[in-house]
Amino acid sequence: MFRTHTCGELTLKDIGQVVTLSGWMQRSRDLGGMTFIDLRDRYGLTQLVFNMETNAGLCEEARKLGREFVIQVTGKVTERSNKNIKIPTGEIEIVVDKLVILNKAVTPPFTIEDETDGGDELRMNYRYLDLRRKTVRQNLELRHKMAQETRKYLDTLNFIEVETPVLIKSTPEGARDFVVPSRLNPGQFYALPQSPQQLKQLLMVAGFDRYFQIVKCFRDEDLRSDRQPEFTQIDCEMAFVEQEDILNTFEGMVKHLFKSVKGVEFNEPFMRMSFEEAMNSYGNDKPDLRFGMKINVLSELVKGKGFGIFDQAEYVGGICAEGCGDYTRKQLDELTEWIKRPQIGASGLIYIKLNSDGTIKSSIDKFFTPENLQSIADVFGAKTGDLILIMAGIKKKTLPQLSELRLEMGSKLGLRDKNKFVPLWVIDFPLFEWDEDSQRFYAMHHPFTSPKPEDISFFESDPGRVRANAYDCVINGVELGGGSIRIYDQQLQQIMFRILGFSKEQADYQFGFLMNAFTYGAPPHGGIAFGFDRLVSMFAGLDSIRDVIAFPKNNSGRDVMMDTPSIISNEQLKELNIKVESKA
RNA sequence: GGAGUGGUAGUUCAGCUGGUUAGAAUAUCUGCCUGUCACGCAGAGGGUCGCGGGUUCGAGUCCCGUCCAUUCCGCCA
Repeated sequence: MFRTHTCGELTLKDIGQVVTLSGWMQRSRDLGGMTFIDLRDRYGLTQLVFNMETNAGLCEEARKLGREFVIQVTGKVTERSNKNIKIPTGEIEIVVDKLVILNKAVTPPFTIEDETDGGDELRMNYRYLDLRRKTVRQNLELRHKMAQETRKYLDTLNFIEVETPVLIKSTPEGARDFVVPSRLNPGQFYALPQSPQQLKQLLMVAGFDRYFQIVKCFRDEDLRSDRQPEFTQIDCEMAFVEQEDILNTFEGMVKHLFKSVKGVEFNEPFMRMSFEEAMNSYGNDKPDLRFGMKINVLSELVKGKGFGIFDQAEYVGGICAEGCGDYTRKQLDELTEWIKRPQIGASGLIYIKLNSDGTIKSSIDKFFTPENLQSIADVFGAKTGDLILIMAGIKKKTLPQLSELRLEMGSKLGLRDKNKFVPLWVIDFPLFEWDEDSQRFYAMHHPFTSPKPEDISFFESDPGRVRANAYDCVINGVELGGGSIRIYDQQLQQIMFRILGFSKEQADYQFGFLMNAFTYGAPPHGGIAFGFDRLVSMFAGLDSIRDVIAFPKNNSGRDVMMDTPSIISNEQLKELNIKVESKA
């Protein structure tokens, strides 16, 4: 038997027991006459003690152990004379009388401690060592717990978890597909699912009523700290439901996760906001509502005062940063530089300071009287000591820029507390999105999303005005999930395809199996999918989803540990009927 | 595809306007040390300064190119 206990469970109550432990040698402290060793496993640390007086031979052996040696020890649980209250097992130690080296280890390239000296790149290269660290391990434990609680909640509500295939059909809309060549079908390819969208809809046709799956999805797009080429979704679909049913069911799921995993309770229903309001008041379809600082339109109010930038702008809007009225010229210049960076691309920033002496100072004093400025301040309900920041330009560009500025000010003012959670449903998304480059409409969500019945009359005349039965779950400015009520009427689906520019042949080729299935009795249905990695990283208080994935890809989509993607042999290529042209 | 930041000892970093033999901490190794828990003390070894080119009497430092990492924009129905 390799062990009778783990390194995390022995305490004062076990004193006197003879136990066997196995684990990794985290650290040794050699005091000459005696040697202490911290033994680590998944469950914790237990101190081993060796004494020259009582067992010189064994103590000498213990001194020779290197970091990360795998050892097995047997000895008696003893109360420490000097206790360490910092760790749960800190009141006891094992007086070892038998030591076995199960495996040696070369010195690891970084320290395997809570506070490691290793950089990200190195840690990813040796992720199996990084995973030995408590902080990383705890992230995966959290992930496991959240997956369990998700299954528990959905199972209680009669959801059935069904596995859908990973080798499926490529679809041109949406993200780029990862593609897999078929040896048995030369020249033909599978695609990895961007989501099991069509498959879960087929399960509704099949009568499965309530489906979910914690499932890997794949998108061949550029990475971000919150985007990996393969990621995990909590994918869900329900039949005989309307939007309200979905929102309630999954608000329940989110609440259950917060309560069971984090002990956070939401007593109020989640806030709801239309896409339009989100865009107008926050410049963003995923507003961070941990703080206010709403965007207000000033377009009409500021025109005709002789200030060209305002007079010529399609849109003028601003935010009010409470208590920032004492910002110095330097701070304002820095903010201006910040919004001028190419990532944001604004052309300028106008300020109005409400000084503590009751005066108003602005960068547009030349054109605006104090009364004019006060009337702007009134729009925001601004008070003495506040700072109003204004931007002008094309509405489509200025609003997102104001959104960035708002988030930056929120961060500067410490209004984005990681331990505060403000959930929100964003609803009434547009059905279509106009793409300038290709001069056509795209489905904002996907082509199976149903329109609001009252907007169907605009379908032909003004597609951009049609709203969808689509919704996003947003917490703290992070889009955690989204979904829609689907089209189950064949004729409506055909119209949809037509507006999206699909010929009948194209639609048949890509979605024929689904359309065909719908002719055999498709129930009204809809669903939602949550980004599981994002959910876990939010619960963990982390910004990057990489930290909650066991073996993540790097910024270029590479697994640096395995060193892949990599070339394959000519034999493999030949078998797959693939020719690779060198890029030279 | 574009923009920013970084690449110096095993590791994390410092290295100023270009100028002695490129430093610190930590890790590693050796010695000492009986209550440590980031043990302590003394010592040692350890560097193609990412790579290639250029400017210069002289380049870790400046310039150009390139590779890698990372953040953001585009992209992500």
